[in-house]
Amino acid sequence: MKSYHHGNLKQELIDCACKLCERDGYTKLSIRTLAKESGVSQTAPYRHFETKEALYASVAQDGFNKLSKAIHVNVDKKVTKKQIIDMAIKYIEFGLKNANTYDLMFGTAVGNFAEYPELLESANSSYENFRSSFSQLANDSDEVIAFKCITLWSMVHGLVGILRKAQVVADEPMINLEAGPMSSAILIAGNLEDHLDKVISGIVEN
Amino acid sequence: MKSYHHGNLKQELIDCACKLCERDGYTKLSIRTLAKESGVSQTAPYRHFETKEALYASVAQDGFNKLSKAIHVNVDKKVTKKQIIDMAIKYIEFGLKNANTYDLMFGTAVGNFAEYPELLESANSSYENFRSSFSQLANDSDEVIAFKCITLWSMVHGLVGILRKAQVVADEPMINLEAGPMSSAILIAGNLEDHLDKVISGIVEN
DNA sequence: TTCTAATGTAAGCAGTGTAAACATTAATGT
DNA sequence: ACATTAATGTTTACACTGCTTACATTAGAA
Repeated sequence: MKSYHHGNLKQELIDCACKLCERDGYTKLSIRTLAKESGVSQTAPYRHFETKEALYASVAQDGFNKLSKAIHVNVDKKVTKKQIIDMAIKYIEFGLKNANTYDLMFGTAVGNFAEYPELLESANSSYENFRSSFSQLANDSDEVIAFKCITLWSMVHGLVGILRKAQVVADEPMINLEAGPMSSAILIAGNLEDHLDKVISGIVEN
Repeated sequence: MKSYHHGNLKQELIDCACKLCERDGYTKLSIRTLAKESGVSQTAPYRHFETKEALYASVAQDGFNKLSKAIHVNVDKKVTKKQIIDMAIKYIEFGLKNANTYDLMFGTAVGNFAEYPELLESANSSYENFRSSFSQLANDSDEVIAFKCITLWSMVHGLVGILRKAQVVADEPMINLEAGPMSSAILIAGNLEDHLDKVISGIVEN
């Protein structure tokens, strides 16, 4: 005997949307199937999400929260270069293993983060995570910290994109599926740690 | 008195799709409106594009061709660091000024380039453009060339993504519209040339 | 207990990608 | 020159989508 009111619909929709978005890509997600999954009428989700974009925003927010956890390093003590490299690797792994969610976080499906304050908050918090690690790396000015931070972020963010286009499988040892554009990216993928060591050394030491 | 056969429909569809994709974003493009625009029945485009994805592939291909032109440097003579920096700036400008097309080129709307040989060709050619510039920069081994190449490509590719998320307007002097996530990226945007000089020097000189 | 706001449902609109059956015409082979 | 075939166009229709509007139920505040 199920009651007229669901009781926890919003969260259940978000959880389900996260799963389906990551599994099939967000373009395949329909509000109707999502509603069906929760055993609720096809318009019920609109009581919790004004538009589909608002739902995407929630999924993206969840993604940023998970990213923050994935790349977190303890900044009580001084941070080492090795830790920064580790953070970069964790970031790239996150981007490759959660590719569909990552698209939602950094693509254009959610147009303006400012319309979703909670999403904005989570996104800023992810960046702050990144930034605070650099602030504990050396005695740099804010400007230099920002430089190093943006340089590395754009580096890893770019690598995620390039590696995906280079037709590389992320889990397990990386494998070249098919020699596509930028196939030499696979050289890097096979030695991601070495590659990042070189690049990050260049960023960090000067 | 218009004839039953259009005569040049395929190219007209592509041209129109390129325009509309860039103006409104590829998600807003519908095959039906595209057909209407060319004064043809709503299913006529299917004689030239098996699926919507195939149409996207053509738009993306056009994008890669334009990118190749935009970043092209003369590789007859030796290439200088300044030319590399210039190429990087041109790349970033292209990504920001043709943001919607860029999404089609590097996003997931076209899943597997290998299904569209002409697209694959154009994409590879863009990369080759990039690569050959580096090969004329110094007497490096293929491996080192690949390293520098991928490093810079992921750098600029990442910057395009980050700068867009940082709510930055590309044409005119870059302006911070709204303090969003990664708002310190704006520091870089205001001094893109300086920034790239620093980063590229790190990549090139060692 | 009553009233109201929150949360659910039912029905329906306008728009989508695309498949199937058919019409017209350009190209081709004899 | 003419018949045949392949290319390219149209019509109709299906299943699906996001979202709106009007209405039903119920939880919680007054």
